[in-house]
Amino acid sequence: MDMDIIEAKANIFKALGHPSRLAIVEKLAEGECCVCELVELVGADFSTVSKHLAVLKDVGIVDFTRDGQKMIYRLKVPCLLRFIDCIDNVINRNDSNETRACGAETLQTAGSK
Amino acid sequence: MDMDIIEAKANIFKALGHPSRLAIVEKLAEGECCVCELVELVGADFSTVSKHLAVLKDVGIVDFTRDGQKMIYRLKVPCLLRFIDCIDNVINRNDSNETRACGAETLQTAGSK
DNA sequence: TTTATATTTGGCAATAATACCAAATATAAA
DNA sequence: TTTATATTTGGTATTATTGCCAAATATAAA
Repeated sequence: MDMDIIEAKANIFKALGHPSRLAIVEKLAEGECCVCELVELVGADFSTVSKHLAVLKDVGIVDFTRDGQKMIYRLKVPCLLRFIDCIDNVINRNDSNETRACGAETLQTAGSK
Repeated sequence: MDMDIIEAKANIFKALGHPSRLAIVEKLAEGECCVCELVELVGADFSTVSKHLAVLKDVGIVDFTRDGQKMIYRLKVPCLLRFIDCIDNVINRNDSNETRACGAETLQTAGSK
């Protein structure tokens, strides 16, 4: 078991494992936007949001370009949306129908690794 | 934006955001096993592994049953494997071909929510 | 230039996560 | 029973994360 790879993967999950960052990712899933909009969205300090974005950037799931004074952030990894949908399912049935909601039919199209 | 739901989702990601826990999840993806096997796998103290398992249990992605003295843990959410595959892709191309590896063709089979 | 806007960085206090040890619990074997 | 095995819980020190403020930077507007 390659611990370097496991660690890199875990870092990506960790990046998504914060409410503000997840909210940001879900917002960016609807389209790119500037930091100022994300500040409004999560209701935290500008600097806080900026640091959250740096975390997401570090693990490679968002990216940005400058547009004048604004930094435009965008989602770099659309497949994350699938994750989030699946996680939704986990939440919506956390004690019954364990393996149903996003199981077999999703799995069979996997095929990597 | 419902912060309760966002928070619940983030907790699931957070649970996966630790190397030992992710290794455990990947191992369980291959089949159920007892805590003792997982202890060997991650090379940490029994109590540490037990607590990691509690975290995974809390967010609802693993479950267990007792078999004699042993506790048999198993993955409750197979769709996580998809996530992990996608994350693999993120890692393997973290600076080129941004939206390719697990993009459109994966997305189009989504359909939940 | 000077000033304003948008954003990032550095610093730091508060909080949370991690990992170990020791002790508790629960089952099985002797 | 007593003892051994498998596991969880409680306690705690160490380390990491978070979020704010203040200061720095970078672009645009006046």
